[in-house]
Amino acid sequence: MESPQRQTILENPSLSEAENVIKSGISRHRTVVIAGECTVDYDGRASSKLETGERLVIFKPDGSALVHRPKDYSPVNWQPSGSIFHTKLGKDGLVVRVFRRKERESMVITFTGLQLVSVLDLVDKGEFNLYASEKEMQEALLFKPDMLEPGFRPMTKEMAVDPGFIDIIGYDSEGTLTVVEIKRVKANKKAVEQLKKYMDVIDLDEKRTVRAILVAPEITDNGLDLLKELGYEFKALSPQKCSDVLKQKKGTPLTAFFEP
Amino acid sequence: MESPQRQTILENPSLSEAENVIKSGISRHRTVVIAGECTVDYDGRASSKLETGERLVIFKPDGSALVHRPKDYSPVNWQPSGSIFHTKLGKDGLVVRVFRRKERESMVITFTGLQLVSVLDLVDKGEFNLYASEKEMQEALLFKPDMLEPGFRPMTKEMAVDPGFIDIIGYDSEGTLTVVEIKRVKANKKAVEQLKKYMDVIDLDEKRTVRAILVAPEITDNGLDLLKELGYEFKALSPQKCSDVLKQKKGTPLTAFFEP
DNA sequence: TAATAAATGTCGTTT
DNA sequence: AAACGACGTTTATTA
Repeated sequence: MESPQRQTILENPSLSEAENVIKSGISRHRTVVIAGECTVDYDGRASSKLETGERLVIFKPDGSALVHRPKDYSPVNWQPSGSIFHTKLGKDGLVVRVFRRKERESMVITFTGLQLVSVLDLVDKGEFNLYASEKEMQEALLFKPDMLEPGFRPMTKEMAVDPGFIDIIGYDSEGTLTVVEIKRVKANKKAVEQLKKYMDVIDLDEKRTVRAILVAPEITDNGLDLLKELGYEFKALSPQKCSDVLKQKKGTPLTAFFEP
Repeated sequence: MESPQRQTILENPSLSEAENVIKSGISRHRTVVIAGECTVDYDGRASSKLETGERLVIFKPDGSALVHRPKDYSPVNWQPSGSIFHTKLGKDGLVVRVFRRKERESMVITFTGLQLVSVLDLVDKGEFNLYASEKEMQEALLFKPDMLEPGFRPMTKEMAVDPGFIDIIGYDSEGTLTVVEIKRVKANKKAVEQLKKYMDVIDLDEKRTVRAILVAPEITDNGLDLLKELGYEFKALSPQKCSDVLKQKKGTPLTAFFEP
């Protein structure tokens, strides 16, 4: 005997067949995946019209909705989570209206033909971890400040100043106040400008020499030009290296040595 | 007799059954939609690990790939178009590797169970149009300059200056040079700073009074503070209003009056 | 290829 | 709720 079906799958269903399956799938908080011919009208922050064609449409249990054409990474139309779905068979087709009351935003999908309607019960408790983010680079630098330069002593992380947050403030081996800005990708002029904004505040507050160091795996030519013009410094550091350092930090706990 | 099947749909297939269907679907440039239990490993600009769980996976004919959890608008993992797919049944499961050689970026999906495998031939020639974009606001202001203020005369659009492009430059009713920056959403401090960058260039070039006007549906308090500090001005204008003005412009052509 | 700005950006965090 | 910055931002456009 087969295991109980956890999904409903309709191939080439009629619009009226599909109506109840979609309605019930949405009300039971399932993931509904539809392939079919449709038009899409969006109205909200902007408005858009998508003429008829075959697309893949996804309704998720959290109230998010996606319309994907057979090309591109990004959906052509969508609504974020927290949306409400209304499904109704009308004379022009099977209409699913996805809307958010507060944002006064709506997306209306009108299906005129269906290749596939599937209702899935996806159970997903898996943990997701992203490594080598800017936050990780910061952690790594705080853990091993010598990576910036020998003798560097971090004082604060994420210091709030008017324009935003300074990633790290510390003192170099000479005792000079040092402002550190971290970028996980190639730094450009904008990154240098951001650092300058922080320096402008620091220079106002403190009547002394302050060093500014931009930490990133690379820097663009324009960025480097501005950096030199301002008398700032650049320190090459890859997120990969930082990730490795953190592995070392978190690395093999002592208990591991006592495992059989 | 039924119309020829344009899709292949497998319910609860074995990994080996799925292997050939997925391989053939990808090679024939179809849209492949899979629901199943999997892990995902990404490595590239950053790296990530997604532990086992049930997800919806999409491979598109243009080489884009998406992994969607049963929640959120955005995919948990993805690869943009132009990626290459390699499918192989291994001892740990059915492995699909999606990679981009140039960017040295790869996403590896390992399926350990399958609820649905579908290969779809989506034909989508439908036109997509988005209204109320920033470009439309610019067009509308050029068509009806009085919307900015009575007597405003636009001179150039999209004037290239060092930092980028000034949306509109013109003269007000007094003949004073006026720089206009347009935002389709609530303008913030950043928008004012962008306008300032343009003004810095203009002020260097021209030894005369220049007005700076930020056009947006709204402006944040911080944005307004900086705006006033710099002596700039704010003009409230919604993208929706601009869209309406353009409708009027393109509106009923004269020939319509001669239709039977 | 690099740089620059827009986006229905989204997402998280803090005020 | 509003503001602000980061993002594997993506995407389009232009030098």
